[in-house]
Amino acid sequence: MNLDAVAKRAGVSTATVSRVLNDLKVVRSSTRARVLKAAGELNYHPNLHARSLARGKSRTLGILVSNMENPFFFDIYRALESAAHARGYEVVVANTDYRSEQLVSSVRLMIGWRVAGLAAIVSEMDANLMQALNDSRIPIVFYDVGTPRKNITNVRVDYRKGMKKIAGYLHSLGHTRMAFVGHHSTLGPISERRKTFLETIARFTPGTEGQIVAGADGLEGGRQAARELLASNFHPTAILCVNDFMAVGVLRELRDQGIRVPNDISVTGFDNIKLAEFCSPALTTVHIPREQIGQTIFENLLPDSKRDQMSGREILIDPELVVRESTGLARKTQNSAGGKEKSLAGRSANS
Amino acid sequence: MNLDAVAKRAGVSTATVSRVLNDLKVVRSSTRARVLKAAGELNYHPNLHARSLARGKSRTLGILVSNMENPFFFDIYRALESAAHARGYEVVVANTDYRSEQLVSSVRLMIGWRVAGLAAIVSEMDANLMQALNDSRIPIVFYDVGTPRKNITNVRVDYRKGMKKIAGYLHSLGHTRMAFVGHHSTLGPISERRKTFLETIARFTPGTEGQIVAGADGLEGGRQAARELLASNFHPTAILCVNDFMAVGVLRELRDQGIRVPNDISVTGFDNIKLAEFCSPALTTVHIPREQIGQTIFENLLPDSKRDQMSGREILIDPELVVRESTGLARKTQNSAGGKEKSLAGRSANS
DNA sequence: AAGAATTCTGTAACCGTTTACACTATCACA
DNA sequence: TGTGATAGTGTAAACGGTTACAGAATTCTT
Repeated sequence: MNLDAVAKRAGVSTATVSRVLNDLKVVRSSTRARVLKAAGELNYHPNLHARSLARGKSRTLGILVSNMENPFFFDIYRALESAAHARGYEVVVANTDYRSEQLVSSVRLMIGWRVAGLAAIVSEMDANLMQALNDSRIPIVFYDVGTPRKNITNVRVDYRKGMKKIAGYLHSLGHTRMAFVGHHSTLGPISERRKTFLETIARFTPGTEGQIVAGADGLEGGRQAARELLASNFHPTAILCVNDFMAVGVLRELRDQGIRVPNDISVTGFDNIKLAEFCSPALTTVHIPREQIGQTIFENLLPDSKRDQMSGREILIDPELVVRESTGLARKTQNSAGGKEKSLAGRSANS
Repeated sequence: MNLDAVAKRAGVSTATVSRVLNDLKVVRSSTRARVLKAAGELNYHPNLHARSLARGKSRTLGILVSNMENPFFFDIYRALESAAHARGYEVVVANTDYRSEQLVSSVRLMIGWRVAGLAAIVSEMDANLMQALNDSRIPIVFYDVGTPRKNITNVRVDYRKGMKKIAGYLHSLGHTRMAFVGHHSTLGPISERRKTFLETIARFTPGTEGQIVAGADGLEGGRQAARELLASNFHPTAILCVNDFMAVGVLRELRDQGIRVPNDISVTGFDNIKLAEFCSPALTTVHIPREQIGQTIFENLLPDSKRDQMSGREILIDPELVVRESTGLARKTQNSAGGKEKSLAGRSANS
């Protein structure tokens, strides 16, 4: 079931078979028909390894994702894939599960497969690996890599703007004690989002206190973070979560402790995954256009276009506030230990 | 950056380099060291296409999934992948999105890649394609294919048992008007699950009426189905959903219509995804052990073992009832139009 | 009907590995 | 110091395609 077999059966050479299969219109149509018939009868499927080896290049794109389980990333993947398919590219995806060891082996795999381009939607990317990737000469686009660097192209959500919108909205509802719930990989000590939160609070919502809590990602992590937060002596009137999943976890814990949302505490998410609309109460969140992100990544991955591939660029994506049921007017703070102007505190729960 | 380059740099032949890279211990350790050094300096990554071409077989498994977005399938995938990695196999996954056209092209891709085995976790599999796959001589394991067939190995959840448990439980709470919410691909006119529901109702919960509603899969589909159900003149005291996602959609709609769960209506899911524990109210559902499924699929995919690959077998997985907050005692039916014994009705909403 | 132009097809080298086989060191032992 | 045995390495033929190049077949000119 290789080219040879088809060639024999059709009474032509392998070259001709190859031409037919690749739709080069140089072949006489009668020959073409004979070849297709033979291929069909033999149930022939070209060996794609041999093909990419011979061609020296593939039309396959690689995608690295930290957490495919999060529909947010999944949607990006889906958009990217559909853009790729539309242009005749295949896509292989590796889920790294936030494990850098897994990431390393996935990268090795992608390079081994000689993918035509690589989309890195991973938060556990470290400097070494980024260097290695750049050395590999594979076109690569990062999504939202924490610390921007020269020569890498990076599609990024404007978190600053999103944070401003959501914190501003909460502030307009009278909230002055806000907590930020993130997970470890978004909240390292030098994390940009951590800074963004603190700066936003400080600059745009005067007289507001802030607190940061970190946990694992996901539903469990959200619940756990809420637990810690409620056990602490910081009594927030609003809890801002780094993504919707964690927010749903937070909602769950509040409910278990008999705290009403939004009457007692307001909760917000980030991403606007489908679930945000379906949970109870429905989440106020920030919509991030995943389709746009996926498409943008794809477009910047393609070798075409006049812009030189190697000079990295930074693409900013705009988020949009979506108000639902989980936010409301701030309750009178029952034990505000004095809301002075300089009260901005940013102690992290995981020191 | 091919074997040749490394060989030159290390002053050996390509054969030796290959042997080093494949860990054949026939190489003298001093040579070995030189080769590894050269490979490292050149930042060499073997071309996996060439490798599988030369070897004539790959250690890559293919997975076809209808809906990777559903964490239920994702968990199976994850378990399968981790089992595979533990045995040195790679895994490529294709998401078919319930589109049979997409499935066809994914299958083509997998065959083209000459995967060592194929896991089909798809519900849109039709008879033709299954035939084609069997002809391709690739070991293949199906998950829960609707209509069992000779010569294919199929890992299946014992839905009958799960349905019995959940319907029996509801019956013990006094429910006698149950609706079943499924999506199109699980509820074709000849679907097994549809039959299972009806038979279970008939045999194990005497005096119970049943109704079937179908929609799209997922949160939206669940909401839509609930909407239709509530608009009909069948007034269920319990709604059984084919999976947890649809159940959450149902919960949402009930809440929007001011119907309390479980006080007014009980709702159940299926699968026991993480969300089932975190939504409000937490779902009573049926736990399906995804890790076990993933592992089982992998084990049955391997060429090892004395059991002949080609004689298909059927493996049944046992589900377990999980009671949470979404079910309670049946309310007195407000307009039961006479619950006679023969009242089992099975009209589908989408005729 | 012959030559030129054009269209179609075949030959063979190549892509980057693996691996059977042959060969050369190295070593143990008489 | 030869003689096997053994350990280490190289040569070259696959693997299954693609494609430059050349050659054959067809069509177009005159």
